Amino acid sequence: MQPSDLLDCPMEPLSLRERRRDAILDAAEALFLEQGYERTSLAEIVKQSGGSLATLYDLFGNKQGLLHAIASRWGNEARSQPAECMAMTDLSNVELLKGYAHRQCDRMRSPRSVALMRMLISESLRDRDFALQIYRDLHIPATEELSTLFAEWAATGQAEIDDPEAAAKLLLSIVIGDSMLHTLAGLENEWLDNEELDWRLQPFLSHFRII
Amino acid sequence: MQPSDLLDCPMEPLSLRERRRDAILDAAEALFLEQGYERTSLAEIVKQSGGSLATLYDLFGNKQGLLHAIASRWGNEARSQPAECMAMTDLSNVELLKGYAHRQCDRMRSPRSVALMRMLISESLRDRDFALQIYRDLHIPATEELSTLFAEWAATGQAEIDDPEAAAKLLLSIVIGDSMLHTLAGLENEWLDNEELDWRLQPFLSHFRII
DNA sequence: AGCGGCGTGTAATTTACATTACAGAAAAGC
DNA sequence: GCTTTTCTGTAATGTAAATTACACGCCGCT
Repeated sequence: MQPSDLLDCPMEPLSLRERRRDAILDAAEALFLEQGYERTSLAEIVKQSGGSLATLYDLFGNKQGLLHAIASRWGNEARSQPAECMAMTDLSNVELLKGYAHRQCDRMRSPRSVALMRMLISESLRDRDFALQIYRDLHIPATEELSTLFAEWAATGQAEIDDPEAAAKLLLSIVIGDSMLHTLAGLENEWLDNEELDWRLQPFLSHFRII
Repeated sequence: MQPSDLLDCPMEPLSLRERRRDAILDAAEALFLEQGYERTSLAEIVKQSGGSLATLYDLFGNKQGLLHAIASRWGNEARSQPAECMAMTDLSNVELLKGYAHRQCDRMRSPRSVALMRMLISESLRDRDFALQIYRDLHIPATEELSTLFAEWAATGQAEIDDPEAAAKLLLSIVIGDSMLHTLAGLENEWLDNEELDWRLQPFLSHFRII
């Protein structure tokens, strides 16, 4: 019906039901991330989102259904902004990789990522599907884009990388490293700054002859 | 009554109360690690340990007190077997470090460590003291023994390590890396084998001229 | 205007625990 | 052996939350 839309049909005014649904998802997401899944009651969510408990049950079936709906929304989000374009710049590969590391580190240390990771881990025993789905949506893409890049470098002689996938995982380990565990354990402010990050990359860069 | 044993003051027969205490701690630890703290009921613990709910309350005050007692027992355990002696062998430093990495990796991937870490993270929002205490008892020592070793190597010209502590954290990151997150998220069997571990150490070893 | 759903607010219902109370059994100390 | 203190089993008590039921008001449709 809409005259023109490129992505994600923006025109239609969204039915009340759909706006309710979004509001509930927003509130639930915020509260789950802030307090954890178990410690957040459905009544609290509804109080914050407006609407009523009955509607929530009508939309999502039960509490776990709500969680899955959130997970699936995250997945869509992640898929809709697929990758940062890493080629096509005038930077050296070294600078490119450093920039990537900095951004990846920022991404991982954002309060939202940390909360997400914490929730994922907390629920992984109870609801394995939820945990696996989130994990795949969020982390596998990161590894893959990096390993594609490395493979390309290796193929064109810009680096000597025998196993691009292993190298990608190694790089992510170096970047995420123990900081993630620190943070998840509740010690904030323990992340690497860009200087230490660059220092950490040195062995990697020289070993794989990235220039 | 045993004729001879060396450590851990063996003689006294342990009062009933002390045996009860230990039994409750054992059962609680097992159940907490297996199911998580919140999902384990005190009744369940008592059913498994023997004894009665009233005794549990008498000994630990409440559920959180029980958790703290467990944490403090872990701390004592960790402190009582302080470090693996890393010097005094006829191995090369490279072999030494590889061996250390392998053992550290094994330690981290043991079901008990994983469960512990998961519980720590799950409870870190609710009970920050518990999380911090565990984290310090278990991880800081690992970093410290390694960084001491590196400092020694640097001082005696066996390696060119400008910042031993940073190097120690880097090494642990390389070893633990993303595997820990994989595992915490519920994907088992994603740990590095010794071969990949050695591969990962190469850049580190050559960069710091460890021989 | 009137009708049929749908969303809302409120309040039952149910369940699962933490926590407490208590009466009898067992153990410890003398 | 007797007393006192400490366990044990079981049954309240109280609370928090998920889930359901229900009666009412609002909105779009004809």
